[in-house]
Amino acid sequence: MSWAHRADAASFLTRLRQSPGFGPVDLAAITKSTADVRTVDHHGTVVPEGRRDDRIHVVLEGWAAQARILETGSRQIPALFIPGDIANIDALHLPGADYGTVALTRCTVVSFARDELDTAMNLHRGLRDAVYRMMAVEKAIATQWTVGLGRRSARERTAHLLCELFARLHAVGAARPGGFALPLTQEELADVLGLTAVHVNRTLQALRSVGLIRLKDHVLTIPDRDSLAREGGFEAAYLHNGDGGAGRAGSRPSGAPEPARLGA
Amino acid sequence: MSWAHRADAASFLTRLRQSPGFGPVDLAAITKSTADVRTVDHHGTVVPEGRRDDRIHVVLEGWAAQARILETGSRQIPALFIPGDIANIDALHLPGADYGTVALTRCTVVSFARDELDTAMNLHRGLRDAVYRMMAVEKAIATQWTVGLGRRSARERTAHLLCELFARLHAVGAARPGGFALPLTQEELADVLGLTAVHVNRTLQALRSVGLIRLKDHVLTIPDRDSLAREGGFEAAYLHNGDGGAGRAGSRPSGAPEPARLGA
DNA sequence: CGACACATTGAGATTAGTCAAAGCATGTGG
DNA sequence: CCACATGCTTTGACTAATCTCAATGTGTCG
Repeated sequence: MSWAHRADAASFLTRLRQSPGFGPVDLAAITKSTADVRTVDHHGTVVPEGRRDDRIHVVLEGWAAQARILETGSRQIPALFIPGDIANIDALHLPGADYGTVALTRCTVVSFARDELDTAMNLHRGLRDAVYRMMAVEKAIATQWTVGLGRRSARERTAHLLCELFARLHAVGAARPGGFALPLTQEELADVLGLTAVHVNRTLQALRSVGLIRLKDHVLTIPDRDSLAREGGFEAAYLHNGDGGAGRAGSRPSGAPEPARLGA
Repeated sequence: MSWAHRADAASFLTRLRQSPGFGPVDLAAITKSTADVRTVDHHGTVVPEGRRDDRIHVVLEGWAAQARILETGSRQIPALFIPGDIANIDALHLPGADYGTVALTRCTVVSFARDELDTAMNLHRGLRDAVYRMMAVEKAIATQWTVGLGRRSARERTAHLLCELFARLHAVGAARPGGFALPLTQEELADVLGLTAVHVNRTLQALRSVGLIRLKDHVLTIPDRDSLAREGGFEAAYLHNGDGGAGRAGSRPSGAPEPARLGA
């Protein structure tokens, strides 16, 4: 049975479907690709650092992070991967990964041979567009993080990140209406936000104390998403995700998850 | 006569040629595309912000910057474009640009209709790969900036940026062996580096005082590139640029500029 | 009961920001 | 040639955000 029949494959298929031209033929192309599904333990390696890994890795379940450790020993996480994200999309065009990607939780990962995915993308326009669209969105996210690290305060940055994560998780059906499971430790959050763990702790307390968030045992609750978004200057457009779950009324918004169907 | 015969088109063609599979047919495809060349004045708009600009804009000459102004009025520049860079490559897959791009100097810009470029890229594998390769490199640069803003000091960040700019300029033949023309004001540098202009001033003075750089009248001189790279923790690999001009001996390194030839 | 991983708290140090003024070219009009 | 405006750089004094170091708390697990 194809990897695509796994329940957790829905996250990736949902992401691909966000691309307007992604149709049944494209779905079949990716579905029929030979793929290797594996479980990566917490702290395990999702994408090895350095040259020559000829596979493209997609996180189906769990969280992973691109990580760079500097000479000083400090670490920066320039990208977070949640279910449905392609962890080394750059490897389609650049030899090897600049940084490694590690699992922040136990993860399920599918890997495709680069050349086979490349062939499928060449044959199927919709698949190609969907993958490059994901690459463009990842780039837009990196740009946002750059803006945040350059010009936003610790508090704004934190609020912004939490809003972004909600929207991304919501788009693949991994958020509840009022929040989501946030598996990161404060130290990992610090490495994302360019802060120290101590300061993350104080920042989270500040957000809690004014009621913008609740966070306990790695469960984040956002009482009022609009307020938190205002605090962080968050505008969801860059995620190209539908409305990021902002819609309160009406039927399922376009960005919202739908069950993965493999047929047409 | 085609836009590609302009002397300044060499920067863009050089970049495309860095992609291994880019051949004469691909060159012809891009060369024959209808394109609109224009001059953008200092502070003028290279890519308008917001929805619906159906053109892809390439900087042939001059410097431009993607710019985002926050609610507080502060500005962050998450990307710099030098000759040969595609200023809105994301527009191939996402509707409209998240941010505008402004000219930091008088610029020459070629613009292609998105659909026409898209068609050419669909027909020509080498062109497609070359463009997406550029996109991947832009993404890698954004990642580097994120790391720098998150975990490097003002001084390291500044050194790193100057090294990066040297390598990028060198790759398109826009650097002299010992430095390059740096048209940015200290305020613009501050918006790139996530600092204030005052602090940039002091940081530059610090780098000057230890002899790592000389900078006067917008001409930057780097007496010893290795030292500056060490100061900023700069490693050129992420630019995928050949050796970034590091080579001292031997013939022209692969990343170095060569005259633009239009024929095979 | 440790051992461990993570969260929390306190106190002092440092980096970078803020505000304000002065210096220094360059260009313009008279 | 001067008077003045403009845009950028430089300097000084003070403030604020964030880091550092070190300790304590808390829950889970064997």
